[in-house]
Amino acid sequence: MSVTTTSQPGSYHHGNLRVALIDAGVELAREGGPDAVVLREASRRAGVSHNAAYRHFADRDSLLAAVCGRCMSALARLMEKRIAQAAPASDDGLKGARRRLRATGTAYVEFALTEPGWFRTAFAVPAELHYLAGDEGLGESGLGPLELLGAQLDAVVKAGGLPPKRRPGAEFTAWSAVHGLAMLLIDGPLRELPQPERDAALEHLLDTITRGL
Amino acid sequence: MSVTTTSQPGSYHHGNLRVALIDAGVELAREGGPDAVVLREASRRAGVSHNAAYRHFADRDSLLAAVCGRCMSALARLMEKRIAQAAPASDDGLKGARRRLRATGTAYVEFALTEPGWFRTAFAVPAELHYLAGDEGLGESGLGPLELLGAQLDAVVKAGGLPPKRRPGAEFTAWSAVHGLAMLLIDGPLRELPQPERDAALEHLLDTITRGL
DNA sequence: TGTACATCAGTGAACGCGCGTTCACTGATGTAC
DNA sequence: TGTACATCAGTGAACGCGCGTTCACTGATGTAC
Repeated sequence: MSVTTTSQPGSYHHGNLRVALIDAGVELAREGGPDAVVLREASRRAGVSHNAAYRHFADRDSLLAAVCGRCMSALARLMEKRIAQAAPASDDGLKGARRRLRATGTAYVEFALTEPGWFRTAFAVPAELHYLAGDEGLGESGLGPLELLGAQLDAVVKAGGLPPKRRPGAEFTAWSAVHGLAMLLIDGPLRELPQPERDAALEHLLDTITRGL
Repeated sequence: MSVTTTSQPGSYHHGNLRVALIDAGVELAREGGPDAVVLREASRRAGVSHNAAYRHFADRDSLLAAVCGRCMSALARLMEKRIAQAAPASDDGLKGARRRLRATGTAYVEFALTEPGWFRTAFAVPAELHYLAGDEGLGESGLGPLELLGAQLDAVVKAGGLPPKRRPGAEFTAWSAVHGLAMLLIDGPLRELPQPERDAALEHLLDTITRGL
């Protein structure tokens, strides 16, 4: 609450340094992934001496954790957006539910491919921290990526497209599949796969998972 | 060929420094992943001054690339081993083929969980390098992990367990699924999932993929 | 068989980099009286 | 309404770290004659 006040440009006190540092860190993450989230450069970009950051973060990992949360949120929000676009809200039948589930997966991969730095940072949680504690990493609906996926799966079950006994654990399988494809495409051996084959691989994967569930 | 001669302990010339450096690098990768593969420490462990490495590698990335190849080979070899154990060689029917395909996936995840440093290093190929060029990263059969997976899928098709029209692209889907699960389990948000649930997640995933293909 | 010499694999010292982190400090802010 | 003072958010300098990389060098090796 207090940290969301806007900064006062001319004042000696920055006024909003915590948020400014996270903003800078998010930009660094975008450009170079988690390793690029560096205290000195973030301070530089916030227009402040590099040790001022220690007034707002215990150490570099604390800043990284905050940036992680923002990246995870960005992923959740894109998923929400694509889910909403997939079918009109009025369509609460099986067809709509299936479309939304599929959009959940494509949005995930879309995010990874268009914002690889953010994607990698979202999953670079410092070991001891749970960014899902509190309201970090959530979308506008208050759900995180995994919960969004779960909600779409629930909707498909409710609409009769998936036997309830198949539901438990389904989110881990679906999540693993899109996560793995994203990783192989952005950093891994499929890095140089041409666009048409990328699209085909995603279609194939979503078809297979949908059929298998 | 020449680099496979054993070192002569007492001699001024190390005799086998290239291999010794890769060995050390592999050990570093095992302990700390790709970032831990560092020229100075590798030289230290090889018992040599840190700049001697430049007689054998153009730069740090060249060493890392060599280490990557070894990690990829280790993955391929574990997969080969588990495939061979999955069914007797005499069993060339559908049942054997299916068992071998499943073993391919479990071996992949087993490798990631038991040797996370190697696993992460295997996929940390320096951007411009193609470790699959030449005979880097292969198992004893001369196949890499992806080819091993492809071979098992082919065998299932041949045994009538998968319609040939479903075959193209199947290896990317199967690969993505196990790769994603491995990543989520070793570095990601599923890091703290207890063992029973890990096993269940893998079973669920393999079942779903098998059914969906 | 012996020797001069080119080659090559190492050594030791040094450079520059950017980082995280800590120290003593100073200027601005706001509050008690 | 004015003032003394505590608090707090910044500053500038410095430390130590480990790295990649380069330099001029030296000792061992092997080969031509």
